[in-house]
Amino acid sequence: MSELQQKPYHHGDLREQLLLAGEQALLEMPIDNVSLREIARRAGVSHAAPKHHFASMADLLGEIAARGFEKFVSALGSAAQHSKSQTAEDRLYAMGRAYLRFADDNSAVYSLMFGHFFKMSMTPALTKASYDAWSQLENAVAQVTGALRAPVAATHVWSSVHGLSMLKSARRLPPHVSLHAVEEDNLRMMIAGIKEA
Amino acid sequence: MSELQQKPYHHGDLREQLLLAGEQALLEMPIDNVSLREIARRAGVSHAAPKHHFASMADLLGEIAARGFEKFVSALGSAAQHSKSQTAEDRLYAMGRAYLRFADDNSAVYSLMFGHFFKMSMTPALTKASYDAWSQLENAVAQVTGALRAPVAATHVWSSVHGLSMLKSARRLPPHVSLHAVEEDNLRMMIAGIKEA
DNA sequence: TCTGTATCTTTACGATGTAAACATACGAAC
DNA sequence: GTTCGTATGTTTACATCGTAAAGATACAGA
Repeated sequence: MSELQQKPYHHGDLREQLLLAGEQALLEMPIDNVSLREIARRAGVSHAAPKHHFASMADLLGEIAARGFEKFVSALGSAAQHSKSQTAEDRLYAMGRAYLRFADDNSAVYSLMFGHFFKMSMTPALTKASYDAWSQLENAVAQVTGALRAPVAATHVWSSVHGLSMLKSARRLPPHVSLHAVEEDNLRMMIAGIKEA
Repeated sequence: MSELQQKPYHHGDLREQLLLAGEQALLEMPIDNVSLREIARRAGVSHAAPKHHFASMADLLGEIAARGFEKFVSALGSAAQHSKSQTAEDRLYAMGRAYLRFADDNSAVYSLMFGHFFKMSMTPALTKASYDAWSQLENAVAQVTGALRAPVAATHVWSSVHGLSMLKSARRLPPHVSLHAVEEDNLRMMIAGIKEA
């Protein structure tokens, strides 16, 4: 078989195609409109085909969320690396901005990752990926607060940045203030908070 | 008709019964399992009966969320009033604790109020109730930060407290730390943050 | 070449939200 | 007091959903 990609069976690696179709669907429509049958339709297969690759819809969404966390870790890590002044505090700023950008650019996947828990399975990949995300954050925080206070301080960082992105996506922020200013102010308040003794 | 309550038509005020049944269902099962038919079942009517009181499922959930916001405002207001030392900062603490308690005690309604936006309609009652909640918070914050910085500071308060309650309900908090201590620490960091210039 | 099995399709089932047709009983007008 | 309109509720129907089982297909290895 001299195709470009190896196509192991009938269609090719449908598993990957389904994950891509699911991610694409989540980019184009609210999460409640994304159905298993819709994803199968986008992948060009019958609605029962996914069963051979994912035991259930929850498993498919779990894998998509896991890939979301991987992209998330990658985006925050890259932002921290490319932070101009390489102080621990500035790296945390950069990660905060990257977090908000990720939530904007991947709102449906993000709401899957941090919102609709009952819709997805805690697959091993998801457990690992979300653990990695938490570790990355805690390490970055530890360089600002010291290792001792890092676990609790990290909860404050995650809480406030997640909460802000939620308020943004729900359009609950004061309308007459610059969005960019609100974000910068919130990150500043957050960092001031964790630096308190 | 000499019943205890006036029963205007066939069953009584089914509209109220449906709202109560919906709230009860949200107390007993995750939000994704709460269906219109389930609510009708609990109210003892056919699955199509709600149509005469709520144009859609989203409208019913919107009204339930509105009532959630009313209870929410009442709980936070009461907590602020009964705060021991009546300083502005302590009132904000008390409201923060009341917020976390409300999210715990009404997790499904809370997740409806702050999470699943696409599942409910923005009914007039919901718009008003959520606006009232925001106003209450902003007023309390203004007494700590001054009116000028209140709008942005309030976003930080709401963000961080909402984010914390989300992390709690998702069981994403560090396991080896006292939950109560984490909450107190987070509230302290939050208030330290908004007091920064 | 043959056979087993992984993959995909078809068909089916119960559940859901919504709509329309039908039934009932209250309230108001006479 | 009777009648009638209409608000309220039930029944039936439909498209969609996730899941399961049975049938069809094509690859892999013997």
